[in-house]
Amino acid sequence: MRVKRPTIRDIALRAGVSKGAVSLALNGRPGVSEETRRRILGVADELQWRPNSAARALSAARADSVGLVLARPARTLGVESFFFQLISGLQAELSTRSVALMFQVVEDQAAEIELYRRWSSEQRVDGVFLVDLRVDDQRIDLVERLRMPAVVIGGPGHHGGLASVWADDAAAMVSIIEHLGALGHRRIARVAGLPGLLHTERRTTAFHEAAAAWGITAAECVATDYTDEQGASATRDLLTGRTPPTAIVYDNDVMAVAGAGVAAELGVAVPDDVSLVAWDDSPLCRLLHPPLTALARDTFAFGERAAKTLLTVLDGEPPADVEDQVPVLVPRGSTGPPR
Amino acid sequence: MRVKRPTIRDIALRAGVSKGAVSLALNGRPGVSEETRRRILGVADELQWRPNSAARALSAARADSVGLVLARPARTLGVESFFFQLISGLQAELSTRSVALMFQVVEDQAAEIELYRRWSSEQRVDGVFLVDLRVDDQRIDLVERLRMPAVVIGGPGHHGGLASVWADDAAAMVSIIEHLGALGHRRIARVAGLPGLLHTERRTTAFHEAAAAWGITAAECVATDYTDEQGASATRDLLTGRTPPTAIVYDNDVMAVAGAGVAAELGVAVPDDVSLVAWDDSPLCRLLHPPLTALARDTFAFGERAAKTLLTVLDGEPPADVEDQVPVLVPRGSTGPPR
DNA sequence: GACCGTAGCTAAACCGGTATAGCTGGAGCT
DNA sequence: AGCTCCAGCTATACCGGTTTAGCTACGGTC
Repeated sequence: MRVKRPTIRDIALRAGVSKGAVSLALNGRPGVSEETRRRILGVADELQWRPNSAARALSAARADSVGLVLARPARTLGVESFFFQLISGLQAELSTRSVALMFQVVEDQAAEIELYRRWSSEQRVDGVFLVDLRVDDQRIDLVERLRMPAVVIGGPGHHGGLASVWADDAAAMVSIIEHLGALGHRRIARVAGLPGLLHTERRTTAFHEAAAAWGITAAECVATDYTDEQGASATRDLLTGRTPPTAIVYDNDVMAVAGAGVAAELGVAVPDDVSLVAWDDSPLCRLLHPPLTALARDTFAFGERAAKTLLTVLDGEPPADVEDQVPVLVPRGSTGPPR
Repeated sequence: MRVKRPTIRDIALRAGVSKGAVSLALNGRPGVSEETRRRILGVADELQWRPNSAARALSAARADSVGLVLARPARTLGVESFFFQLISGLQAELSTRSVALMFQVVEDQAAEIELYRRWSSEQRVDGVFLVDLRVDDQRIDLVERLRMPAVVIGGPGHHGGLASVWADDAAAMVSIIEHLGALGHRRIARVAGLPGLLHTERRTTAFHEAAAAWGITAAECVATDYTDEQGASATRDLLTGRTPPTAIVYDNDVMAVAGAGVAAELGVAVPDDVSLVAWDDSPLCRLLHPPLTALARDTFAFGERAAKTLLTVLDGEPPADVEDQVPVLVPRGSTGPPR
């Protein structure tokens, strides 16, 4: 048997006013005198009243929660700190407005889409964050049709009429190539992430352009699924090829660590024989020996910004396009001049 | 303007029956004929009806969601795959019953407790999972007072009247010590996790008992906060001490990796000079060179089991005490006979 | 003194479901 | 024939908020 919680009816009875007056008072809206408001707030406090979220959601047609879906097979995530940091940042901001985050991990995009439909029709969330955007992503169109407020995280702006929060991956890539180019590298390879993802494509374009600008002709990209296995095997292929690169750029930290393991196993010295750079910094990168040069970004702050943006959209403001700081390259022991 | 969703009223109108009949039909309860039920379901399908979660929650006094709170400063999590795997497992099971998971990361236990109070009074969740149990944990008492159904994850049974799902850490520790003892190690150290945590204490007790059983007298434990920094510095202290251990057992994978980094930096060979064992397996452990011997458990399945247990509690069954499989030690290159 | 405007409140409808008391008609029993 | 019983339904209250129409008292205006 659940403990009986006080309702606004109880407050009304106790304060000798009507339910309506209580509602007005508690929500800080005009229509009650200052004196009555104080009395009502006093009683509410005394009874330790809290709004029943279901009742409020039903009558106000708000769920006071927003959603985030991650469409990745369970086993491919777990090592990347990115999402945990992001979620922490999102919640830090959302909690200031008592908005809850519904976080769900699903197997694939079909399941993700089905989930948006369900959330929409059940009115479980007021809005969603979209991550891991793909080229011609179906979700953009879907959430617009469902009229579901949304913020695209990581996309470079202008997805239909949706708001977005993003970092300039191209500029970041340029800073990596500049770092390696200045060290004297002329054969650079990249172990890229999932080919379909928008940010992968943008990085690929930037990679080739920046390489060309430095007169680097051997600038190969290998596609992977972000897992350590594929990161390792891609590294093995590169290092045992006919003309191995003198530097490798990885699209995430996990693959970079895997690559470092392969190099050690093959007896290829880091950074003398090959320099390694990780996209996304994490304890992982710092732990390794030698520590990995990595592209660091403040993912927590990024999450806060994304949440703030979604909240303004929910307030009815026109969707904004927020650019985050450019990630900063942190040089460490894994990069040096080629032998 | 939100798209107008069909309600059971619309279905009732269209099917020529009352709202009550529609409710009965949609919930598969007796009270309507098979023929009418089919007609109603047909109309519901046609209109693509879905229940409004707020309305259902309000009248049925169920939220159809359960909560999980992680009380750790944002920066100390992120590398451990444990929680991601756990969450995936929880959701896999919960989604079979369309129960949502409210997942929240907070700074400390005070914030966690405040959150339970809020969830309870707002009736946002039907139950919660408790993780990272401490000795004399305040939360046990709190959720019982709030009459909030709960499952303790990782505790060794019997927390007030709460259900629990746990693995036998003591047996697992014995298997580690046996492995090291059989290899010939007689000076074993342990880099432990947070001292206040229940499972840390249980592991410590088991560590000392098992060591004593093998005639290992030098069995030191160093307390840490689970971060890579403390794992690294503890390792440095141990390896540069007067009589360094020939084997080190770490309470999580992150610290073990950090320890391996320190060993490499100090020129201490693994496993010849020191053997390393990680509690919790992850890609991280496999990636390293040499790969880490690790204690593997199926965290995904563990999560599924925990969710199943909470669902039975919500169904009104008496709280059960479920023991998970004993984690299995996976020997890899980081352990070998001492020099 | 009649009229108007408004601050401050009440009463009641409403959101979309679930639960329950009550109604109806036909089968079964005596 | 008269009775009970029950399946199958309807009508309505209810969950706990928000919203709106309307009422009342009071001050100001002409």
